[in-house]
Amino acid sequence: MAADVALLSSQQACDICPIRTRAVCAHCDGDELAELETMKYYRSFEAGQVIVWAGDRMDFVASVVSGMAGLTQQLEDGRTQMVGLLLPSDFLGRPGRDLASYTVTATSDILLCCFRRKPFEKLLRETPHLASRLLEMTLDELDSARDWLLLLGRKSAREKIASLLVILARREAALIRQRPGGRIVIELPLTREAMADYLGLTLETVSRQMGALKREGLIELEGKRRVNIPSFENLVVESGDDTDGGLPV
Amino acid sequence: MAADVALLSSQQACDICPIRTRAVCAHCDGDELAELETMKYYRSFEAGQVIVWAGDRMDFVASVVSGMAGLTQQLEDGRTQMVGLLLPSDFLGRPGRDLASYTVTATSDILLCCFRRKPFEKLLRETPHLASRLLEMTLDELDSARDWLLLLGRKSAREKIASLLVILARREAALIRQRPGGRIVIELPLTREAMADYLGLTLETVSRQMGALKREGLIELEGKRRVNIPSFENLVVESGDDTDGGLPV
DNA sequence: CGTCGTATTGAGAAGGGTCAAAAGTAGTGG
DNA sequence: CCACTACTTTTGACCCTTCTCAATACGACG
Repeated sequence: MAADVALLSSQQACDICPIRTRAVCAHCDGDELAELETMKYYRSFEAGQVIVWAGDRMDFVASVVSGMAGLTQQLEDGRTQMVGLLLPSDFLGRPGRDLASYTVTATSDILLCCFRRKPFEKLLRETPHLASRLLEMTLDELDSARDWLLLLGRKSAREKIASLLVILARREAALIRQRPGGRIVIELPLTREAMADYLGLTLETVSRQMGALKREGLIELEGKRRVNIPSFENLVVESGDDTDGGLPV
Repeated sequence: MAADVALLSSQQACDICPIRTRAVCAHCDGDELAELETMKYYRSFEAGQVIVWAGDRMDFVASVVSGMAGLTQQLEDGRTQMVGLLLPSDFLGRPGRDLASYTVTATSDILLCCFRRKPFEKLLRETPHLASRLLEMTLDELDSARDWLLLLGRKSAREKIASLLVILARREAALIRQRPGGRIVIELPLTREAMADYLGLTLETVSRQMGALKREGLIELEGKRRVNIPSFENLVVESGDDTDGGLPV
């Protein structure tokens, strides 16, 4: 990761960027990219670090280049709900808004491609490529959030855990550009507590359900953070969803 | 309502439209409105009617002119979660998508201002006013969905009910263009079952909690569908949120 | 007045939460 | 290299909120 930062922390050409084809800049042409470069800088955070606090002034927006972060919301008494998971190519920040709505925390080491907000907003107004891609991504995020509503509102603890693993497995498979199926190994860059916050459970329940899935052979744990899924299909059944390829994240 | 339809079902001028300043067309100029008119038609539905089924082909998008509708998602075994509530000025449908992702049901009599999808998409590509307004609305919806995640994941049944009433009261107050506060009367165009589906509860639990709030004097029911809120502030306390003006819908 | 859909109420069960303790794990410094 | 500390995870016992199943009441409408 330190190497990545060194590699990318200067004004780095976009053509070797791993998220070039999926991020907010995906549809930009050469001139537009050049324009973006003038407002661009990289920042990295270590796992556990807070990237932005809810309510703080935010004068950048960003694309996640690598790693993972969580958007988090809280009730006054401290109850916490994660309301979004940012994975590589996902967009962070809201154009046109001064103050951050959510606390953003790195759940793994993470590298961000940041754009100064004001110039980015200007470019957004002037270049349909950028605006249409952002609209598309926002609509996708809205769909994901709605899928998550179904999970939080109606799924059992076991189904919630299975669903999370299925989603991460799908993302993992998508990176290698293949259909998820059969045996898959995924990295789980989340503590039990973070999983609980995402799933609307307590960390004890998460731990118990992970234990249950493990005892029943649906998953195997290598260490605490590496999960081996012997049969992806069986896990999908446990998640309660239909067996097709829905649930974008 | 029948009168509204008669009034508006022909190609009606936009300048008397009640949602003109807040809908997707809010920022459009005269030419753009004229263009929109060529692809526009009105449709009305009665309470309870399904407007679109999930998976159906959908060749229009629409603005809600009056009334209310719910977006609904289901698990295979029939468990149902409402994932969005469409109120006047809200946008229905996803440009660029052929098939509906959610089932849309009218929860009250409703009037839609529909646009044929293909021409609308073309106009969207060509007119930044329209695209930027849609982006803005989509970002707002995403924020609402995320607030709802917090509600579903972390709030108690009582807090959920109170939150729903608070949200409807805020919308009601916004229509009259005043700060919500003190005594408010709201129309509840939702059955107990619809409320349950929205809040991730069973209808029995909804009924019991409504009863509890009533016994404690936090709400008064006139009939089943009209709710009188003696003290808006007290209800906000019950909702678990901070006392300021958050929670957009 | 009967019927159908909606809402309320009750009793009992259960899933998940709470509180508490033990067991891993990972750094840190002697 | 090992002991010490701090954190994360697991496990256990108990309890409470909400769900489930069932009966009853209400209200609109023919």
